[in-house]
Amino acid sequence: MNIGQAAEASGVSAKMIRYYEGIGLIPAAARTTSGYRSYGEREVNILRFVRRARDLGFSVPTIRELLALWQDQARASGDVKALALAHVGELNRKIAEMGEMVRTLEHLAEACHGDDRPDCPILEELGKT
Amino acid sequence: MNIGQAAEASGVSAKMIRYYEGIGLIPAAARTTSGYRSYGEREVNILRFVRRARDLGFSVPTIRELLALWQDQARASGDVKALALAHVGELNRKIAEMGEMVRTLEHLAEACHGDDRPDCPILEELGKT
DNA sequence: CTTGACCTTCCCATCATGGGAAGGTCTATC
DNA sequence: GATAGACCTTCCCATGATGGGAAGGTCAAG
Repeated sequence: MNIGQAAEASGVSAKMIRYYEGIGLIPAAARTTSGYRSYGEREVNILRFVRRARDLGFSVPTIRELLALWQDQARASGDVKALALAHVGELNRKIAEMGEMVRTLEHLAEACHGDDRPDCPILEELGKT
Repeated sequence: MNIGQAAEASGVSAKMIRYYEGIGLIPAAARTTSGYRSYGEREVNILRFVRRARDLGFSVPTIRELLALWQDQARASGDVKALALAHVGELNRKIAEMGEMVRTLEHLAEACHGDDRPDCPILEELGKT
């Protein structure tokens, strides 16, 4: 399977497959005599794993750990769970932060006429000295 | 006031002040005869405005609009409100997306023993073909 | 044998931010 | 006045994950 088909099958773009290989996240693909990268089921599964983890918002460094654990027959599930829960904590922090922004903005917008008059508490707040 | 003091007073790093000037987000600062950038109250207020908007998660392009509106005496508050609410919508979209990730991860983690045994639904899910 | 789709590597851009080098300036102290 | 150290200047590089695109090689179908 060439890189294009692997991309299609895994949902990871060819560009990103080369990138992941470049940074050593995935092992270097086998090459045909003419230099084309060659992929099999196993490689596509790895790519799919990576894509799923990215979809869940895991960073590349964390996916590196997850991949190692995935391929480690002797892994402890506690290690995986810890990574997942750490990520949950991180996500929740960001969610809270954005929620704070939303609350502030909604509060400001509520106080803003939103018509043709120039008065606007949003700008006044931003411009406070 | 030199750039260091302006950075201190506004909460925007000297690096970023130069950057904002470079991309035209803020007007180019006056210079002393020796070439040092020089800032007054007015400039610091602009910087503070930018920092507050960044703290609320506005992108630089949006801040550009907000700044123009801020300095436009004839602005319509509706314009500002629309920008703010569009940003709120965007934030809420991201929040929902992350919340979805959290739910998925928590669900997976719940099913994971989290002990020394290797079985882990998190990895199984990620590795699904 | 040509055409078009695919592959290769390499470079560039994003966005907001920081690091650091090389060199000029200012101020306080000796 | 000289010197030290803190500050300033510009310029280049790096980040993280991704895409765009150029120049050139390969493959399969017609």
